[in-house]
Amino acid sequence: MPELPEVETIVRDLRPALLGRTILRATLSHDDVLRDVTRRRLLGGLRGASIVDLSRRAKHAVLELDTGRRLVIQPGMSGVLLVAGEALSAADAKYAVLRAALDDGRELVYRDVRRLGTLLLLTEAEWRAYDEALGPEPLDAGFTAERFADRLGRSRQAIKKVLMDQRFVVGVGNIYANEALFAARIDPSRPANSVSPGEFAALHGEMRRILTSAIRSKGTTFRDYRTGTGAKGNFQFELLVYGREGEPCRRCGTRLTLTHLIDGRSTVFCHRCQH
DNA sequence: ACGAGGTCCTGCGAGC
DNA sequence: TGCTCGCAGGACCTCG
Repeated sequence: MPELPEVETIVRDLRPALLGRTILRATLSHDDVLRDVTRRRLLGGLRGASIVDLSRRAKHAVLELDTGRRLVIQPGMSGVLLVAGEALSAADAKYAVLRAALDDGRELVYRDVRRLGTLLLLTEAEWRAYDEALGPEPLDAGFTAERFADRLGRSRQAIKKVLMDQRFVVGVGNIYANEALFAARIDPSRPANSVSPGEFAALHGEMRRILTSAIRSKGTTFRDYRTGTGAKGNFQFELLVYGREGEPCRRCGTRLTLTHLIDGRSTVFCHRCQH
């Protein structure tokens, strides 16, 4: 669910409440969010650890502990983080997967309705390998249009699929891929190696503009996503194509097309504006 | 090695 | 009203 702007929003909202806090104890409701770690190792690794930092990498939240380990939270489609000062709401309690009691009486909660999310507890070396396997951050100052074109332009895969491939560039998921391709007027189904340098420059600019704007709006809320303060985001009101299939294109009035033929994900575009 | 497609989950809305 | 089906902000894995 959450893409870069949503995770960035959550991390910014929660960082002040978490820095310096110690985790007294933690509980896990389901094991199916674990992959490379056992429940015992995860909970043992959290107990007594202090939180040194909370940051974002790609679409993931990273809790750095004073033990040198990092708790990496991949929210998947429906995961969110919150810090609760009081009893959880019924819905929060029902879908809470990880609950970590903090030394100030509050509680850090990972809530995930579908539990497609994943929790990882990584050593320093494991973190380095994890980080290196991910592509560059799209909003980094050094991530130029040239680097973008060079990374993505070698593939014969559809440009939309490549844009969402976290090995090439991180943080862009289905919503923002649709929006960026519309803004750059590029047909999502075109092979990436057919996209010209000028088109890559436009896509690079639009992707960064849209991600930045979405962070300013605190993300896009369709269903599960909430900011770190529990509010809905506002970028859903600024979407030009995602969720608007059958409605008129904002630029030319043509009815927007929906297809699932690219990577099995819903793709909405204007067949007249995007080539 | 690459690309297509399935898999993990639950909830919700559409259609019958 | 009560079903069944398809789809949903992601990531990983297995086929051919």
